Amino acid sequence: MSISDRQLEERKMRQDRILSGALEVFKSKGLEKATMDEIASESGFGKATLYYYFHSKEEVFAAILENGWETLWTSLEPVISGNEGPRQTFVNVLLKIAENAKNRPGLFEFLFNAPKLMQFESQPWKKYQHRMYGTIQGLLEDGIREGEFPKLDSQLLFKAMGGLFMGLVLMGDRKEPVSARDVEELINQLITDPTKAE
Amino acid sequence: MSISDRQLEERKMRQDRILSGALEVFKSKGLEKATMDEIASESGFGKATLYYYFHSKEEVFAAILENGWETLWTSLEPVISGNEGPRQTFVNVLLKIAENAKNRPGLFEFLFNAPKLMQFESQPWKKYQHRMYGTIQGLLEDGIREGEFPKLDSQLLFKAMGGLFMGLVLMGDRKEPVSARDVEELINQLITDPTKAE
DNA sequence: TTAAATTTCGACTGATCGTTCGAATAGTTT
DNA sequence: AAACTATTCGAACGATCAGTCGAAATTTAA
Repeated sequence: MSISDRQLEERKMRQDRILSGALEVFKSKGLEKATMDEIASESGFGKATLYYYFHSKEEVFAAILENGWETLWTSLEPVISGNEGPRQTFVNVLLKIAENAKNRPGLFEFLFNAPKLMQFESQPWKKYQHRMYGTIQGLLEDGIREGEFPKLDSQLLFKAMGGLFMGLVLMGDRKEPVSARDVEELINQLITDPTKAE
Repeated sequence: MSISDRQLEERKMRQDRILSGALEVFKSKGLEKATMDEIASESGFGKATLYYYFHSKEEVFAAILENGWETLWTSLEPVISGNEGPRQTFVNVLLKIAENAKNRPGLFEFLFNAPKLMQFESQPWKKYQHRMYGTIQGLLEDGIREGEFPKLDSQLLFKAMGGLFMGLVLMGDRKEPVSARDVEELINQLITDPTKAE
C-alpha cells in the first residue's frame, strides 16, 4: 500500500508548523538574517529535518508567500464576483484584505513588501498578485468610467489607492490596527465621489 | 602643521564616491547581500581602503541614509516656512519630495523603506525623519481644523496620505516617474476639499 | 515480530564575506 | 633628501551559516 491520507495530512501539518515558525523568524530578522537553525528551534524541529520538508531556505520563504497569496486570493473571489458597483466593490476588496491582515498579523507586510528584492527562479505567487492587481485596476477603471471616481489616469489612481491602503493597513504600530470601519469611512470621506457632489 | 582644507575636501570627495558606489550596490542587492568587495570595485577602491574611510558596512549604509535625509530636510525647510495655507503647503512639500526623488533616483526608496528592519545602535537620520513626519502631521491637523481636509482622525489621514504619496512616487516602473503636475492634479482632484464643495 | 519505509537530528563541510594586517606607495613638510 | 603622514590594497583570518551525511529512532505493513 502507498501512503495514507492521515500521513499526508500530518506531513502537511508539520510543514505548516515549520512555515509559521519561519514566518516569526523572517518577520523579526528578514530573509537574509534569518538562520535555518533559528527557524528549526522556533518550530521545534532539528535543522536537518527542515531539509526533509523543504529543499532550501528560499523554498521555505517562497512557500509562505505562496500560501499567503493563495489564501488571500481565495477569500477575495466572492467579494469580487459580487454585483455591487465598482466603487463599492473596490471598498469591499480593501475591507476583505484588511480583515485578512488582521487575522494573520505580520504576514501581509510580507506579501506586499517582501518580494521587492528577490530574484528566485519561479515565483508562483506572482500569479495571484497579478490577478489581484489586475482586478483592482479594473475596478478603478470601471469606477472612473461610471463617474464614481474622479477622471484621472487609472494607472495613477491605482498607485495612489494602492499606496493609501498600504499606508493604512501596514504602517505604524501594530498595536492599534486599522478597523474596517476606519477604512470604509476614510475612503468615502476622503476620496472624491463625483456622483455625490452636492 | 595639521591637515589642509584641500586634503579634507578630497577626503570627503572620496567618501562620497564610495557612498555613491555603495548606493548602487545596495539598491540592487539590499543591505545583506551587498558585499564590500562589490562596493569596492563599483567605487574604484580596494576593499581595505573602504575601511580607511568607514568602520563597517553598516556605517556606510547609515551614512547614505544620514546624507539623504539631511539633504531632503534642508530642501524642505523653505517650503515649510512659506506662508500658504496648510493644504497647499502640504502639496508643496509633496512636490518638493517628488523633485528630490526625481533627481536622485533610487535613493528615496531607501530613505523610506530601508530602515524598517534595522537595529543599528545610533540612527541619526531618525531625527530628520521625525521632524518631517511631525511637520506633515501638523499640516494635516491644521488643514483639518481649517476645513481644507475632511474631518477625519489626523493619524489616519497621515497614514493614508503618506501611503498614497509613497505609492505614487515609489511604486511601479522607475522609467516613467510621476511628474509634479501629476501629483498636484491627483491630490486636488482625488482628495475631497470641503471648502470647494459646490 | 520482522522487514521496510518514514521521520528525526547532531555533527560536519564548504563557501562566503566582513574585517584586520602589514607592507607598499604617494604626498607633504623641513 | 630625509622624515613623516596620509592613502592604498591584496592576502589572510575567523565567524557565520546553508546545506549534507549517515545513522538512529519511530511508525507502518506484512
